[in-house]
Amino acid sequence: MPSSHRPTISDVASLAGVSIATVSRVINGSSQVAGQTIQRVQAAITDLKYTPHAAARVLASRKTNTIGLLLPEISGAFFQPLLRGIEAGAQEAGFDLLIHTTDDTQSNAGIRRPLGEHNTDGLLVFTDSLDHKELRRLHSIGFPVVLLHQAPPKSLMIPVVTIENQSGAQKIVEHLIVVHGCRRIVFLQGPEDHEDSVWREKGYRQALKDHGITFNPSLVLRGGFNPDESRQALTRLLSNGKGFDSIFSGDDDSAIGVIQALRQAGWRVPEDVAVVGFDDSSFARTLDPPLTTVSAPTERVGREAVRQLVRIIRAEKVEPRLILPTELVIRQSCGCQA
Amino acid sequence: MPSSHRPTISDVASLAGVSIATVSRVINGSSQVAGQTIQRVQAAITDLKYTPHAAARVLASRKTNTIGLLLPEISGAFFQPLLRGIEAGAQEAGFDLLIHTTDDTQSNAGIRRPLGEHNTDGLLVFTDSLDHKELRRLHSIGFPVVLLHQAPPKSLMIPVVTIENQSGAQKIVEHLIVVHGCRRIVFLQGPEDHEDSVWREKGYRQALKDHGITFNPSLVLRGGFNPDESRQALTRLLSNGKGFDSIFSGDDDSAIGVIQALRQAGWRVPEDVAVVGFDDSSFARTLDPPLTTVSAPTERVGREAVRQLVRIIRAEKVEPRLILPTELVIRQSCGCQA
DNA sequence: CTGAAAGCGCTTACAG
DNA sequence: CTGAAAGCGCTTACAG
Repeated sequence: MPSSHRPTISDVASLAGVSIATVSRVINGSSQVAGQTIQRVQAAITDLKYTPHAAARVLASRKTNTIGLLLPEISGAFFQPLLRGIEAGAQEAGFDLLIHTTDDTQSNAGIRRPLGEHNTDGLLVFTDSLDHKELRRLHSIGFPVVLLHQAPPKSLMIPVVTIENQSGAQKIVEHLIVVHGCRRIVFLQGPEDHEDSVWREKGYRQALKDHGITFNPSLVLRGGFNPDESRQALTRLLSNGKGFDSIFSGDDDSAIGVIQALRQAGWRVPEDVAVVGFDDSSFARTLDPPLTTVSAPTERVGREAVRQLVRIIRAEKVEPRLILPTELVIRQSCGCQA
Repeated sequence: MPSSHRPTISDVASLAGVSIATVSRVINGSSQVAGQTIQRVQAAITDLKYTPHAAARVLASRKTNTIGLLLPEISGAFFQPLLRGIEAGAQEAGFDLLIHTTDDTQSNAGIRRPLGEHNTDGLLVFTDSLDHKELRRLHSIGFPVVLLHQAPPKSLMIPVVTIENQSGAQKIVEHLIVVHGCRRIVFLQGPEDHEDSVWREKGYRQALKDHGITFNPSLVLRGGFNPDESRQALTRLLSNGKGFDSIFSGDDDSAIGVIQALRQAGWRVPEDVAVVGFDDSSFARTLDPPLTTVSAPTERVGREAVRQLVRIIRAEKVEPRLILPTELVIRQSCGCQA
C-alpha cells in the first residue's frame, strides 16, 4: 500500500488552514470550535478522504474503543445468537469487536497475547477460553473482564453473565416425570467441567429427588454437547438394551445425535423414548419430531455482557452476577401433542 | 484501569540494564543480540509481566498484523464454516482478525469507518457488505482486499474467492430430471442481486434447456435464502394447487421452510414432491428426510481467502479468481433410497 | 552487538 | 475559540 498516498491530520490541517489541534477537536467534538472553522475542516476531510489512524488515536488517547471476545471455538448453533447479541451490544455502545478463538493445540509461548490490555478496553471471556492464571493477571491490573457462562476462580470478583441452568433443567425433567410418567431418565453431560453442564445435572438430580426417584449413575453419560459424541454414547448404552424411558440430552446439539442413535436402533421418538434438550437452538422446532427443550436467552446474554463490560470500562457500578431466566418450551419430542 | 501499573518497554530496558532499542530487538528478533543480553531482557519481561502495546507497535512499524472481515450478518448455518476457515487461516498466517457486521439500518455518516486501512492490513469482504464507492476508494489507494462470493465492480481488479455455483446447481437439477423424471421444478431465489443466487439460477436454467424443458417463470420465487421467507413463498404458490413435482430451494436454509410448507399443506417429501438444497449445511443430513444437496467447500473458501489476502499484503502474486469445486450429495429428499 | 534519536499520527493540558 | 508543544510506546535507520 503506497502509504505516501494516505492523508494525515496534518494534511487536513494545512488544507483547512488551521492547526492539527483544531482538526482533532472537530473530529472528536471535544471542545467548542467556530462554525466556519468546522466547515472548512470538514470540507478538507471530505476532499482528502481522510480517515483518522486508529492506532495513533489509541496511543494518544489511551483508549482502544474496542472490546475483545474470547471463545473456545466458533461453531455449533449455540454461538450464533451469542455473537449476534454481542455484536449488537458493541455496536450500540460504539465499540469495535475483536474476536479470538482459543485453540488448545497452540502453546501459549511467547509474549504476544492475542487479546488483552494492549489492544482492547475490556474482555468478554466465554467458558474455559482463558486460564485462571491469565484471569488473575488481568484482575490484578484492574483490567475490565466479564465472564460468560462461567463463575470466576475462587476469591476473584469478576462479573458474570449466565442463565438459569439449574431451574431450567429441573423444570424439563420434572415435565418428563409428572406429565409423561418417566422414571428412568438418561442425562447426557457436556464437556468435562463445563459449568452449564454441571448446573443442568444439579437440576436433573433435584427433579429426581423431589419426586422420589433414586439417582442412577449408569444413566449419566458424557455427550460433550455435540451430536457425534452423543450418538456414540447412546449407541453404547443401547447395546445393553433399552434400560430407560426418556433422555434429557443436555443441550439441543446432543439431541440430534441422540435421536439418530435411537432411530438406528429401531426405537421411535417419542413413542418408545421421550427426548428433550436445552437451549432452544434455531433448529429445535424443525427437528423431527419438534424438540421439547428449555429456551435459553443466549442473544440477551451476549448483549447484557457487553453492557456490563462497558459499565466497568466507564467505571460505573455493575451486577456481580446476572442470571437470565430460562423457560420450558413444550413441543412433541417429549410425547406432548402439537 | 490503573495505567500506571502497566509496564512499558522503558521499564523492561532499565530493569535489564539495556536500551529500549535492544529490548525491541529481542522481542522482534529483528537483529542479532548477544545471548547474555537476550537472557537478561527476557528475565525482565517475565518479571514485569510485560506485554508490548499493540497500538504503539502499529504506529511505529506501520503494520497492524490484523485482517478485517466484513459480513452482512452473523447468522445462518452458512457462516459457521466460513468463520471457522477464516479464523484458521488467520491464525496460520499469524494475523489477528477483526470482524464487523454491516447493518443496513445504520447510515454511513461520519468519518469513522469500522474497518479499513487505519486498523487492518487488508480486508475480506463478503457479498454486499461494502458499497462500490468504498471498494473503489480502497482499490484506488492500493489497499489489499479479497472478495468472497462476489465479483468486483466493473473494471476493478480485485481478487475473488467463490464456489462453482452454476455447475453445482446444474448437476442437482439434472439429477432431478434424469433420475427422478421431474419436469416442473420450482426454483427459490436468494436475496435480490445475491450473486450465488444468480449463478445457481443460471445452472437451473441450463439444466432445463439441456433436457428440452421450457423455462417457466411462474416456477421461480424469491426465498431469500432463509426458512421463513421460503415457507411463505411456497405457501403462496401452493394456494394455486400443486403445479410442480419438485423444488430446488436455492440453499439449505430455504429447504427447511420449503419442507415445512409442504407438510403443512399435506404433501409428503419426497413421495409427492422432491426437494433439494445447496450448501450441505451442518443440519442437512439430520433433516427429515435427509437432504439431497450440493456440498459447498465453505470452510475452504474462508481459509483460501485469507491466504490470498496475506499474499497481497506481502506483495506476492495472487489468483485473480479462485473458484472452488462443489459436489452433488445424494440423500433421500430427492427420492433416492438410503 | 548496542545506543541515541527521530519519527509514526494522533490527543490534550496549557496559554492566550 | 485556537495554537504550540509535549507525550502516548514503540520501531528503525544511522553511528559506532
